[in-house]
Amino acid sequence: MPRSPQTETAVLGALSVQPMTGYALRAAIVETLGHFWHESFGQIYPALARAEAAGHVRRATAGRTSGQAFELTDEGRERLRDLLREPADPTPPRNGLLLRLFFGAAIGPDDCLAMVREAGERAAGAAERLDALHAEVLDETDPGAPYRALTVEYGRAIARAQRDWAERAAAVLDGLRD
Amino acid sequence: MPRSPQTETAVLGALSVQPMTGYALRAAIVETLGHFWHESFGQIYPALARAEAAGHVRRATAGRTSGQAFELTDEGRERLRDLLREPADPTPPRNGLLLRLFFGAAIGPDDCLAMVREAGERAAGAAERLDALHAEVLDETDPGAPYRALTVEYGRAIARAQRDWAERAAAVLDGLRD
DNA sequence: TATGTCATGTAACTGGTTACATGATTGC
DNA sequence: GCAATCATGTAACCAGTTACATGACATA
Repeated sequence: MPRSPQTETAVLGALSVQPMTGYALRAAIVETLGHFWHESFGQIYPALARAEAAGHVRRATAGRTSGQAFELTDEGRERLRDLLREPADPTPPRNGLLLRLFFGAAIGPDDCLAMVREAGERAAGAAERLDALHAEVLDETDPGAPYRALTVEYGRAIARAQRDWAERAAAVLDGLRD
Repeated sequence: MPRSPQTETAVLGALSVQPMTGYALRAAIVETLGHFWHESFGQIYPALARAEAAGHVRRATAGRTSGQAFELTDEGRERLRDLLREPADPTPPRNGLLLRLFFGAAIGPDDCLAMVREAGERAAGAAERLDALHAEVLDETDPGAPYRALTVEYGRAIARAQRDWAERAAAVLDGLRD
């Protein structure tokens, strides 16, 4: 039974853009929030049910044949503003790659090199995708667009930093092979 | 009852550097792995108990007056190598700052600016600390030093990217005010 | 009429955190 | 002898994931 305010924020936030079914909500979170946020499937419906009980969300009466879109109520919009203003609780860091690399001497440079190269490729791919996404966002003109652009720029900056580090790290590890 | 192989990796890894008590282990994980890894207190002892049951770790007989240092057995060293070679399972992203910023239009530029500035300051502080740490690691000469240096360089690269992004983002948000 | 996708939910489990309880050792 | 810190552990939660169960609707 998940009940973190962070999940609530994501759910209400996504519904603030447009009313959706739970199913569509999940897809929206994966697609548009995916590069910096994640909700597992089993969290969406309970979160929606709680939001409905709290009066933050209601089932839209609009004539849908299957499924019922949820829409934010005025209280929900208020609640979202409150949640957004709350300080983000920082996720404790857990970087599996660095954990392995830190003790890398135990397995030698070859295995480490493979890991670093793979991470570098993932980062390079992410950087490219975010470049494309950035170009898209810049074309949008609604009031939310500049904010969304900032999040894309963040992701891109991090992805580039990872990619460049991986390249340097690979060179160092290659030098350790001899 | 935590039992992830990641916790096991961190515990065995730390003990591979030198035998320690559970208490010291926790301190070591916070201090030296802190910038990319985290274990909560309640995980260390159960993990040690499991490692002891599996024969990966034994209580050192060395004449300590209080507490008993744990040391890796040969099986433990073997197990650590296996764990290090396993692919890291990527932590799903959850960036609270970006989640808020994405829906930033709902609360306006001022609140967003405050969040971004704070994040920027944290990143700048981290970058400085990692600069200092990097200088230290470069002085070390054991076979593990180059690997540890890579992890510090990673942290530094990310911290700098965050710091620089925050500065640019603050400028954009400042422009959105009026 | 069968297949795929949209849709809604639940239960069991894994992983992780927090708060508490307890005692030994060291330094003043 | 007292306080601080070192040390070991447990129990009760909280958070999050996965796998399962179910059915409606669209379309080929």
